[in-house]
Amino acid sequence: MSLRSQLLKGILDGCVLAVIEKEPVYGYELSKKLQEFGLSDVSEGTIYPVLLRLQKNGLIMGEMRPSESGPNRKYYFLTKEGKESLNMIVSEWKQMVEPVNSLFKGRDENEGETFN
Amino acid sequence: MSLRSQLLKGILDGCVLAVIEKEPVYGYELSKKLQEFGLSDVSEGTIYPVLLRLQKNGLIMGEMRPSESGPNRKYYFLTKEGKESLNMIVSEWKQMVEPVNSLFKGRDENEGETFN
DNA sequence: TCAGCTATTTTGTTAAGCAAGATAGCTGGG
DNA sequence: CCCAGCTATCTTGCTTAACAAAATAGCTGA
Repeated sequence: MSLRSQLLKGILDGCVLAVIEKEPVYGYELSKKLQEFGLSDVSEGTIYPVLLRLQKNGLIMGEMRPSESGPNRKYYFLTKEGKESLNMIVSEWKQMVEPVNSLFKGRDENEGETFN
Repeated sequence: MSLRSQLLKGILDGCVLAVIEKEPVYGYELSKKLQEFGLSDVSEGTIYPVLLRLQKNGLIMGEMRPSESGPNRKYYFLTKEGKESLNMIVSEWKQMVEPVNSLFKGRDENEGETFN
């Protein structure tokens, strides 16, 4: 598993909720959108389990809609609980990023190779 | 498992390496230091497996030293590989934080309760 | 009709945080 | 002297998450 994958843990739910909050999307579209945002390698095998879990927990609602070209799509909407959860996730995220950034701050990235 | 715990995944290794880079520490001390930094609830059951894994991967080296008051302590030092790995982790971290922050930006945190 | 795209779902693997507890050395009070 | 309590390390078992891979299936156009 890649380093990037590990960093995704725990925050992917938040990213998914944030995208859905802006506008309802279906899974296939969602994985493309996240990749555009810079979260590469977020494939269907990752996205669909997340969507199912979020729906099971009542944070999003799925609704099947016919597609003009292709199989039906299941569009997801944020519930009230989803919005509240997203607020909490964003808040926790900020509280997490700050100490990590301060730990990483002021490092000389070439320290290991300065004395060649 | 808490949201905080999930967010820790993948970045805890980097945090541990960053602390050890500044000065060699032993496990018990490390868990206290991380808590001071704002990474609460990082207990021994979390720290020791991380240290063992990092050592197994050659990123840190452990050295037993007698304590003036209490049982012996195993101090850990960063290896060259550890420094290189830390550089990579910090770099990936930055590439990760940016898109997530942009996804979370500009949200009205009271949106769900504005119309009570 | 069938190849290829879109789209969803499931299964199984790997790995991480962590609570809980085992082990053990040291110190000081009774 | 001994045992309670602190320091310190390590292990076991549980839960959850990312994700590769494959199964399923609808639609379109050649």
